[in-house]
Amino acid sequence: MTVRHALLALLTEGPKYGLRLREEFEERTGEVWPLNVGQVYTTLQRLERDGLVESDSSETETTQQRGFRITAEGRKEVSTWLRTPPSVVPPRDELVIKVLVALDVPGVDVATVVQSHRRRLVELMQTYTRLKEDALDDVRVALVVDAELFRLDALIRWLDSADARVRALATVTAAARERGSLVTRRTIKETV
Amino acid sequence: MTVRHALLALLTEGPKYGLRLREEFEERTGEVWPLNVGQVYTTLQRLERDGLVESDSSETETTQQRGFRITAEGRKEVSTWLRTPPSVVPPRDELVIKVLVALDVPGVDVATVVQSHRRRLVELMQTYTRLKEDALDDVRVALVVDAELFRLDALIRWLDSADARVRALATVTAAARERGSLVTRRTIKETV
DNA sequence: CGACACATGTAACACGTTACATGATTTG
DNA sequence: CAAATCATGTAACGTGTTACATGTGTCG
Repeated sequence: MTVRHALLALLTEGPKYGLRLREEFEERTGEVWPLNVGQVYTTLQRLERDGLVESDSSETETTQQRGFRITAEGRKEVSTWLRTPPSVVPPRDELVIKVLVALDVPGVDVATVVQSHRRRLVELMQTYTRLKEDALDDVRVALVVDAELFRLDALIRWLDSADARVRALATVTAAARERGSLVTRRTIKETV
Repeated sequence: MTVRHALLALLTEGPKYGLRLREEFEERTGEVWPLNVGQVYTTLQRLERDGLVESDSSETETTQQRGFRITAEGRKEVSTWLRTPPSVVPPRDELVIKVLVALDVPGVDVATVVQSHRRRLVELMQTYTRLKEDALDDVRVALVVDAELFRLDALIRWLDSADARVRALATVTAAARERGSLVTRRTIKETV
C-alpha cells in the first residue's frame, strides 16, 4: 500500500495528473526508487473507485493531463497512514532468507555465499556515498541516501555476525565428527 | 521471487509436501516471517510447470501428502540464486517514504511523525531482544532475530538523523520568514 | 459416530512489473 | 509535415493475502 498512500499524500498539496505524480515521487526519492507509470494510473483508478480522489472529466473532455483532486476522505486516510506505526511482521528480507536456507543446502558453503554478498553490499555503499556527495544541496536526496546507507551498513554487520556464528558452528560440528560423536543442541548452545 | 526460491532450496534436502514446506520455512525463520499455505501450493504449481520440481501422482493416487522432488534444473536454479547478488534497486521502505512525503503534507508536523514511529521501533527492538533470550539454543532463530535487531537499529538511527535534518530545515525557514526573505537552495545547503 | 487436525486446493482480490498501443502537443 | 516527447491507458503475468471448500485420517 506504499505507493497508493504516497500518491495520495502528494495530492494533498493540490491537484495533479498521472505523469506529474510519478515525477514527484521519483524526485522526492532521489531517483533511488523508480516508479513505473502503469502503476500510477491503475492506482489512481482504484483511489477514485474508493472515493479518495476525484478526477475532472473521466471522458467528456479531450484535454490530456487529467487532473486528480484528493477528497476529504482521502485527507483523512493520509493522516491516518502517517500516524500508523509500521507492521509488527517485518518485510521478508531476501538476503537473510538466502543465508538461512543456504545453511541446509547440500554442497553449498555458506561462508562463500556470505562473503560474495558482503562484497557487493560494500560496493553499493560506496556508490551511495558518492551519490550523496553529488547531491549535497537536496535534503530529500540526502535523507533517502542516508536511509540506504544505514540499511546497507546494518546488513553488512549482520553478515559479519552471521559469518562468525556459522564458522563457530562448523568448528563444533567438525570437532564432533573427529570425536565420532553426534552434535546435539546442547553442545551447540554451550559453544556458540 | 523470495518464497519461490526458498521453497526450492528446502527441496534440495529431499522430497517434501506442501504443509511440511510451510512448517520448515517458518521454523527456519523463527516464526518471524509467517507464510500462508495457499501461496505454498500455488508456488509449487508454478515450479512444477517450469520444470524445477516434479510431484508424484498429480491425480492418480489417493494419498494425501503429495510429495515434490527437485529436478536437476531446479538444483541449478538454486545454485544460481544463492550466488546472485542483491538487486541494485533496493526495496521501497515504507517508513522512509512516509517521512519523505510527510515533509510536504500541509498541516503535518514531521517531527511528530518521526517521534511516534521511533517509539514504536524501540518497542519492537525490546520485543525481539526478549525473543532472542528465549531461543538461545537455536542458531537459526538467533540469526533472524539479529537481522531484525540490526534493521531496527538502523531505522532508529536514520530517524534520528532525519529528525535533526528536518529541525535544522525548520529553523532555517523560520529564520528566513522572519527576515522576510525566501529560502533558496543555497541557503539550505550551507546550513544543514 | 462426531469432532478435530491434517492436507490440499481454489477464488477473489490487491499490488507490482514489463511491454505495448494510442492520442495530443511541440518542435525542427 | 515528420519526428520526438508528453500523456494516458491496457494486457498479461507474477506475487502475495484472505477466505473458503473439500477430503482424509485419528481418537474419544
